[in-house]
Amino acid sequence: MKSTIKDVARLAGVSFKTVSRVINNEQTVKEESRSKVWKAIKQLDYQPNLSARHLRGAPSSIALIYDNPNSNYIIEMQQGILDQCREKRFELVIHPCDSSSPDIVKELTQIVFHSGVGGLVLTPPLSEMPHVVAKLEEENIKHVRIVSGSSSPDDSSLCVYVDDRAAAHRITQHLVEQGHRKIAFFGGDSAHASSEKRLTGYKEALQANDLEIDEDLILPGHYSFESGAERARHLIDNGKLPTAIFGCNDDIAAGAMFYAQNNGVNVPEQLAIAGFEDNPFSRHTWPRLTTSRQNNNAIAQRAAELLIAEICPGRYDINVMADNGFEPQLVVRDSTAQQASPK
Amino acid sequence: MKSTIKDVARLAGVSFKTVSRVINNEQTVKEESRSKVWKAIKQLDYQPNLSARHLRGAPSSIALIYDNPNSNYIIEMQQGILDQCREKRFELVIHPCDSSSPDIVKELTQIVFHSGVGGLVLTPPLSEMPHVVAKLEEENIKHVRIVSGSSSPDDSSLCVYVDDRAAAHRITQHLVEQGHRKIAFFGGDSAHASSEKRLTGYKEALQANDLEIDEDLILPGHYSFESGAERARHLIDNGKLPTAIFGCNDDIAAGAMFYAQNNGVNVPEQLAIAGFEDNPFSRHTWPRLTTSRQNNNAIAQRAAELLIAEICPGRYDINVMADNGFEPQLVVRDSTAQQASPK
DNA sequence: GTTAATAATGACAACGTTGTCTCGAATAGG
DNA sequence: CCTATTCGAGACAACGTTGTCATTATTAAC
Repeated sequence: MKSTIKDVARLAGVSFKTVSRVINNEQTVKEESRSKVWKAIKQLDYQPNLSARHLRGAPSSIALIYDNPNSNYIIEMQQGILDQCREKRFELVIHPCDSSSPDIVKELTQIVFHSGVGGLVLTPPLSEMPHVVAKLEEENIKHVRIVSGSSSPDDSSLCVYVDDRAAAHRITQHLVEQGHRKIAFFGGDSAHASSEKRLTGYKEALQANDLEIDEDLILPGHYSFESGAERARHLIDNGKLPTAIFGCNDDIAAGAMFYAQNNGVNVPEQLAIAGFEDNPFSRHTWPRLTTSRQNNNAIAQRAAELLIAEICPGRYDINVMADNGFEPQLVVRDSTAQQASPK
Repeated sequence: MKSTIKDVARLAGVSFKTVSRVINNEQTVKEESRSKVWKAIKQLDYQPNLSARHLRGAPSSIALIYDNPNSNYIIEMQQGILDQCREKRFELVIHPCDSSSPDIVKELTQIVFHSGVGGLVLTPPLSEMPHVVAKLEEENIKHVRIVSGSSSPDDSSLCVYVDDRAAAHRITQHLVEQGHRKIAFFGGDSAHASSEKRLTGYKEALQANDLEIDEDLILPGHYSFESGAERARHLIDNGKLPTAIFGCNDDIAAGAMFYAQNNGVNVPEQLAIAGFEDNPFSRHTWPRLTTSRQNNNAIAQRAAELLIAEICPGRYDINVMADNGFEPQLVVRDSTAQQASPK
């Protein structure tokens, strides 16, 4: 059942080193031997033993490092990486961590030495912490970062970009087009660069439409339902209710919507609300939430592709045409339906 | 930065084999050497290389195998297993799969040979497929199953039980106590044993209260929001609306609630709705959902503990007092508030 | 005080793979 | 036909651990 490289070699009638060459796609093997070896591999269902590879210094696993409370985000990322791993016959190691821990960098380097992974995929907020990235560079640990922003060529490390600024611009533009002039912004955790970028996009869109930026409508907070509800309460209690709210993620937006509707403010008639991220539940809120959808699966796949190519130079040709920048898409649902529109 | 067992040995002034013994908690080491070795280990931040261990046949990783669309469930399980892995210095490999694939058993055996994991953690519905379990037994692949049911000693493989029947009984009992006599049951996917167990608990509770079981109120379907909404529509359109619905998970319940409220049926005044699983969003629906909460983290931790103990006999003493049966808890929220209760 | 038993440790092979080096065979150049 | 070059493939070591067995230090028994 369990077959080794030597079993394959015996069956194919070559030395086990030749089998190794075939597997690793080296060029110095005659076509004849190559096909014999492949036939034997198929016949025996042979798969190279990962541990032995690692030991010899040829990694074939990567790690996903995360500190993110959003389980849906993580699952989508994970799935994307796994899709890529399956294709390249890599294994995935999962490592959640506490990004605020003082030992975080030590923890990361240890993972590499301990479990022999070839590289790390970093998600926000870890991917956006300079001291973490610097340490990885210094220790020469391969990694790819998923970050909020648009491509900037001065980045030394591999990056995949999600253009939060542009997406926030688009969603704000949508609200403006629905006739809104007073649009509040509910920010997310300040540790995430995404929150800042989304604020920038929001401001840009307002300016592009010659609307004034009202600092009283820009409320900091956290990426949570409770934080969204709390800020809605604040605005309603103080009689400063705008006609629209842009929540920095769907949890915030749902929280705000929940509070508003429970306190006599109808959505979207009196108050339009938009979210961000397209969490699955946002299709099931009432009304359904307008939001911004990013293809986390594709983003993660690309990140894994880049990382694996970096780990095994020359083994796989990378898709150079594919872009490392991703732009989320506007998803219009009921929570921002036009005020004048027929029910 | 990267230190091996030999570095430790040199620093401690013993042979590297002695270090190995200390790490593996073998008894034949003098106390004096043992403390010297531990000191050196601490000083060098030494961590054994997993790949080398695997290679030599001492696995220190396990795999989580799943085919489950519920991302929250998976993340909670994953986190529980990781907590246990961290304690035992194990690594976790993630492997989603398609349980309906004809090659599923082959796929599982390959994971073991390929990546050298010591064993598998199986979640529903995979853990409840006899042909999968039988093959693993046959191939002598260590595994632990998380299954729906109560402990039955004739199980040959390691199991952790979640007593869905009892939990469903409790939730139905709660509905009866709220004064309901006509309670519909919205089932989940038939591939999951959990759905069947929950139905049994529902029926038991009705019988215990001398209530008739009305087969017209037992509706099969899927574990999804849409399926819940669809069945609510069916009941409402046919004028067969009961006074309460027990949805087999929170998605179903939320879907039913969504449809009911959008079609002039108030929850809980005209219709009480209870879910199952305590998905995070069920705290944020309106009204908030009564449901049944299972401690997936604890369940997964226990499963991992059992599996690791099985893989390394004698290395860790297992907590024999801890139970392998888990009973979900009733979480009463607003969606089943008593009809006569003051707003 | 000698011998037998036991406790503690070390030497060495082995796990399955890849990198380095070497060697033979085939090819090309004169 | 001989030599220089290139191509293909094998021998062997190495990676960092653990298992087996041999060896030494310690204790117990008489």
